[in-house]
Amino acid sequence: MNEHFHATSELTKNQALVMGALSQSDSPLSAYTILDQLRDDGFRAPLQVYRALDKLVEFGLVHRLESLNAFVACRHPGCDGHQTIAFMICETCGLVNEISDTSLAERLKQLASKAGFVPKKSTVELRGICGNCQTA
Amino acid sequence: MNEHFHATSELTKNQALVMGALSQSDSPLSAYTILDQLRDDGFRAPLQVYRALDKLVEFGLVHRLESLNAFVACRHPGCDGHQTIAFMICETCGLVNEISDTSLAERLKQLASKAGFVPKKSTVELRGICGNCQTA
DNA sequence: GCCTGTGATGTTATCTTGTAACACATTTGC
DNA sequence: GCAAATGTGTTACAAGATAACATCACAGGC
Repeated sequence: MNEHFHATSELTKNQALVMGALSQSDSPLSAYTILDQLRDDGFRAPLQVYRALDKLVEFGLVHRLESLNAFVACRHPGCDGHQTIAFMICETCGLVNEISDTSLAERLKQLASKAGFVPKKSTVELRGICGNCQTA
Repeated sequence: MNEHFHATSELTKNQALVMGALSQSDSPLSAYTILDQLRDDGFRAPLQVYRALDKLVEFGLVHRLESLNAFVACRHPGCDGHQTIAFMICETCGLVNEISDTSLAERLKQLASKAGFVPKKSTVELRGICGNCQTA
């Protein structure tokens, strides 16, 4: 199985169920919310969710939002899971906008190398109010 | 009391104790670690720590690291608590490097405004290996 | 003096998030 | 077929965070 490409069909049963739950939601879900949604599918314990999530994040199909302790399905078509991705999280409607920006990534890389720091994972999250909720 | 400047002397007893614990540590502390360290000073419940932390973060004296669920004392002398700050977190030694970069902040602002997004709080955290641990 | 509002504190219980440990099943490569 | 690796199920528990309620300290107005 390729390390960077995972079609839905290549997932295990539990991974597919968790992926499905996240794909159908238009806002982030916590592990326990996912667990509740999948009770009818036989999920009983948090570990079943966390194990699936770990893999999905590893595959780059799902992102973890550190500031929310929640997870979203990746909306970025060609996302390979290794780029610097910025998230804009609306605190009013819960929508998450996923942005992959080269210049931002470049700047972070510069700052890191200037400090002799070798980054493994980056977290960039903006909390605020999205355009829609602004006017409303 | 001024909103942006808080000398240690202006803090309440609990706030000062928590601030002291964080200042003496050279790596981030979780709320519960702080609680344990302050048992001898009369701390009994997590809320005592969390309430102090809330204020200290509000004052800009302490930063919360979302990806660690932990807190660090602000090392940036003139930090006003309202800027975009990037953290480089060494996963080997635990050291945290706090960086305030204008160009990074500017780029984030651009991206947000392009999306019609009004940011309230930003989280930028790089996890990796610091210069010291690289050579070691 | 005395009342009153505001902010800090203390305490118990509870909720949410995440893992450890152990047993069993399934797939995969040889 | 068989061993190794990976996935699954379950119980119990650790770690992080907050709700609800009572009390205390102090400043300002009357």
